[in-house]
Amino acid sequence: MKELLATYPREFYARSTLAVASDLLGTKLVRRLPGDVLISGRIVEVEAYTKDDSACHAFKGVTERVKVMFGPPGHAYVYFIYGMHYCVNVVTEAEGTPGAVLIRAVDFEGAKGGSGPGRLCKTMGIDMELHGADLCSSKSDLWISPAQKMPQEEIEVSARVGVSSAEDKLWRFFIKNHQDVTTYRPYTKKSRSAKRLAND
DNA sequence: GGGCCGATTGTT
DNA sequence: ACAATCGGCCCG
Repeated sequence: MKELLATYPREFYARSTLAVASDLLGTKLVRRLPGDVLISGRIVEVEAYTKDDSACHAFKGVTERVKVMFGPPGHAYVYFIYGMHYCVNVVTEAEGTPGAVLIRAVDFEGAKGGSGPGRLCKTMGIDMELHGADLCSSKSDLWISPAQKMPQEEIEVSARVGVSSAEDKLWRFFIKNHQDVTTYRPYTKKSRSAKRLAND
């Protein structure tokens, strides 16, 4: 599987986040596990996050957590969420400009475990050790193997999942009718506020 | 230092 | 509908 070892040059990531996001559909996220074992999944759902985007972690500026988003493109931005899950992003835009594409679902050739940003990280063994990993380096244990661009008619867009701001931005891209694309589950912060109100 | 809450998920 | 579970961030 020599093809799996190919990567995109850094210029691929040094573009507008929206362009990178839709171009990532159909490509393969590849992880090297201890013992030189490779696990890969075809990316079928992504979301774009940019500066000037109130839903972006980097919206309020540089912090320790998000500083890799301000660094050179083509690196991994991994974060820990809800006290139990990791999510992986690809850093985009020129160095100095924050931007990232969240990988929300991959297809393990029909096998389970790739649907949802937290689940795919668990399946692929992605955690904070890969935070900042250079996806363009052959020494990396995480990278993206190129694929032909998806035909436009196979791509669908929507509002992003689980974000309570900037819902007007249709920055979620996914492959139409794909089984591993996440299904929307309304309920997140409403429940907590509702519960608080009820307890008053 | 304290409290709130999140780019989630599995179970009831 | 809700619990599990914890780090980041705000404190006007």
